[in-house]
Amino acid sequence: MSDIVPGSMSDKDSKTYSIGELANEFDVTSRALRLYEESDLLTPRREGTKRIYAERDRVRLRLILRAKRLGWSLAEVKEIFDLYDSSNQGEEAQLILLLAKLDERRQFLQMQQKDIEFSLEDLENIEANAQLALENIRAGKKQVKTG
Amino acid sequence: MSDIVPGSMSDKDSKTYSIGELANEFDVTSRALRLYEESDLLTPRREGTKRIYAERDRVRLRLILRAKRLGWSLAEVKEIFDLYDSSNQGEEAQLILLLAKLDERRQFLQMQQKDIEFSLEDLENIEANAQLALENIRAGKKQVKTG
DNA sequence: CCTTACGTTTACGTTAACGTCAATAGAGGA
DNA sequence: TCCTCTATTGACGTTAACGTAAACGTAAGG
Repeated sequence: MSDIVPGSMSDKDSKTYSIGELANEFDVTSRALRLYEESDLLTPRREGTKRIYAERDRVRLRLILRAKRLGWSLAEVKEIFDLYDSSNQGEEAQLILLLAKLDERRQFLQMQQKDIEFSLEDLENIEANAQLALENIRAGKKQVKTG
Repeated sequence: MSDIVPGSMSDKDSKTYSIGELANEFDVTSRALRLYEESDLLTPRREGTKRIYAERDRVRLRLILRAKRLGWSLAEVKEIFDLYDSSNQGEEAQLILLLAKLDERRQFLQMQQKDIEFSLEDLENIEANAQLALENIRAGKKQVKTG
């Protein structure tokens, strides 16, 4: 198991990527990739001076960007990565800590789910109102704001 | 209609709040509240030099904090507030713009929903693994990582 | 009258997450 | 050989979202 969420790696995970390729594929700058490396989120090997990214890095990059869309900081992402990695050593204390942190994260994710639901409702209400107003305008009527 | 998502305001929306009260209730600092005001997200009236927040501000503060949990910037929140407010004037162009922006937001929210679903799945997988490892340790066995 | 609590403005400090050069280097093609 | 592409390491700049004093005002209570 070489990364977060196993997913049965086939014998050859050996495809590699240059920094430009990854940057292009995920629409981030190479500066960002270097920053993620400096933050210990990615660990490309070197070929001379060039960075060579393995599939593992690609997977993690995907996770990083997903986390960012949810508002996580890089430090928070690292915390999870570290805990995940440490879970391989299977010390009881580490595992318990991991489980606690996972629970914490899950709770926050669930709160965000609620937040999104409410937000979507709000958007729909506003949109319905706007649609109505628009129709009224187009029908040449004056709008009669919310009786 | 005095704020985002009408919600039939009862005759007296007249309850007011000091900066300290609001800060306490929502667990933010007064500094933050002043910043939100400076960013035109809150508009308390003044009594002498003191800020007096109305229910409208309370509602908006709730929205602000919800948006922040979803990773929005204050500028993004303001954009939505502004568009909502402008929708009261019902100019066709404004309404169309509003609808477009709403759609944009909805799409992002839906992407975030997906992100959360995947994240929760990941967490559950990791947790299951950790639970297993923990049970093995407690049973005195050596862990046999993923068959 | 003095203290305490709460509030105000002004302003500098801080952290995160990059952006943006500049100077340099190797690899490959015309 | 020269040029272009892609990459590298500094290193300084920038923006957002506050934190953190400092210096002051005001109203209530003992």
